Amino acid sequence: MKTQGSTLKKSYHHGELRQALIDAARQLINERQGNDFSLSDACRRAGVSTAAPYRHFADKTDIIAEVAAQGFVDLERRLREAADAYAPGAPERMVVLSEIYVTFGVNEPALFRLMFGQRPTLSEDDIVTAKGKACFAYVLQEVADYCTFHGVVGNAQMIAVQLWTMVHGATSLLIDGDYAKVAPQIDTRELIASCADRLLFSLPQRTTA
Amino acid sequence: MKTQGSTLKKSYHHGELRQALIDAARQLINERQGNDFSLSDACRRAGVSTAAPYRHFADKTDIIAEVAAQGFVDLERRLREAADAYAPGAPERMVVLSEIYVTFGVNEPALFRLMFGQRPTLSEDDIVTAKGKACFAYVLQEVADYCTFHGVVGNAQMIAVQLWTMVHGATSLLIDGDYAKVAPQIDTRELIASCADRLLFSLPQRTTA
DNA sequence: TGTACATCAGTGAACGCGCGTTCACTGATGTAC
DNA sequence: TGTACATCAGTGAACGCGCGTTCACTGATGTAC
Repeated sequence: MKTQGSTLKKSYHHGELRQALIDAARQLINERQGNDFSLSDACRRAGVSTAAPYRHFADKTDIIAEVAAQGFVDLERRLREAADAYAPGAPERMVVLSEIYVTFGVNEPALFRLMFGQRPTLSEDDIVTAKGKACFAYVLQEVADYCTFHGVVGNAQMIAVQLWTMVHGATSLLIDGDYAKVAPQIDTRELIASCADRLLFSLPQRTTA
Repeated sequence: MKTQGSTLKKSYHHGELRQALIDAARQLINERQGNDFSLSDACRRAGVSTAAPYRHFADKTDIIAEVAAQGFVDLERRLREAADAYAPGAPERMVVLSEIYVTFGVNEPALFRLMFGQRPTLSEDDIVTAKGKACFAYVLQEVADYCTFHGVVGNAQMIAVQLWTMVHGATSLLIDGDYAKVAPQIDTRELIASCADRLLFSLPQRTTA
C-alpha cells in the first residue's frame, strides 16, 4: 500500500483524496452489485477516517453523482476512441459504438445501472444529466454523419434512439443475467448485429441523383 | 381501514397476513423507487408488529422473492388476456404483447426492475426464476405460433429474443427517465412500433407452395 | 534564510437512527371427548 | 352442546449492527515579513 511513487510514508494529508474517494466508491458500487455501498467502506478503502469526505463533498449522494458523471465521461471517451479507429462514414463506426456500449455495461454493471437506471435523488444530479446528454449528443452526431454519408433517408435522431434502445436492452438483459436464465444458448453479439442490421443498414437509401 | 367485509373490529389474527405482507412490500417497493424498502414499513402498512412476518417467511429476502415471483405470474396473465382478445395468428397479438410489457413496467417500475434487474441474493430465487421462465415460454410460444401461421422463415426463439430485447430496452429507458432527459420529444409507442415492424413483420416470408 | 501564523485537510470519538431479527409471551381458534 | 386443551399466529420489548453525519481537535503546508 504505497502513496505517490515509491515512498511508503503515510502522510497526514492525502493529496488526492477527492478522486481517491470517487474511485473507491466506483469500485465498491461495482463489487456490491447494486446493494447500496457504504461511505464508510469507501473511507476504509481510501485509508481515511469516515469524517474526511466532508472536506470534499456535501454528502454521500454528492459522491455518487460524481461517480455517475465520470462514468458518462469515460463512456463517451471510449466511444470516441473506438469510432475514430475507422474512417468517417465506415459502417464499422456504428458497429463498434454498440460493442463499446455493451462492453462498458458488462465491465461495470452497477455503474451502468447507476448511470442509466433509477438513481437515488442526487444533490448534484444536474452534472450527471449534463454529462449524459453530452454522451448521447456524440452518438447522435455519429449516426447523423453515417446517414448523411450513406444518403439514408430518415430522421437521424429517431434512428439513433432506436439503436440505443436495442443496444441498451441487450446490455441490460445481459448484465442482469436474464438471457442466461431464459435462453442461455443465444449469441449476444450475433443478436445485436442482426437487429442493428435491420434497424440501420437496411434503411431505404436515397436514390443517387 | 376495515378488515374483511364490513366489520371494523381488529382481530388478533389477521387471517391473510402472508399475502397482505407481500402486497404491502410490493406497494412499498414501487413507492420507494429502488431505495430499499424496509420490512418494518411493510409491517406498519399491514398493521402488525415487526415480528409477525417470521410466522410466514424465513427472512426479508423470502418476501422479496415472493413479490418478484407474483410479478411474473401477473405479467404472464396480463399478456395472455391481452393476446387472447385477438384471433390466433393476428399481427395484433404481437403488438399487444409489447404494449402490455411496457405498460407493466411503467405502472410498477421498481417491481419491473426487481423482476428483470439485478436482484439481491434471494433465499427463494428458484421460484422467481421458474415463474420468469414460464412467462418467457409463453411469449416464445406466441412468437412461434405467429411465425408458423405466417410462414415466416427463421428461428422463432431468436426472433422472440430480439423483440424482447427491443421492448425491454424501451421499457427500461422509459421508466428510468432516460428518454425524457435526452430526447424528450420522441413518441415511445411509435418508436417501438417502427422497430418491431422491421424486426418481425418484414422478415422474409416463405413463398406459398 | 528563518520564523510566525493563517489555512485547511485530516483525525477519532461520539451521536441518533432505523434496521432485521430474537425472545418469551398471549390470546384466538379448532378439535376431541 | 359444553368444556379442556393443543396449536399457532400474533405481540411488544429488546438486541446488536452499521450507517451517515457532527464535533472539537491536530498537524502539515504555504505565505508574509
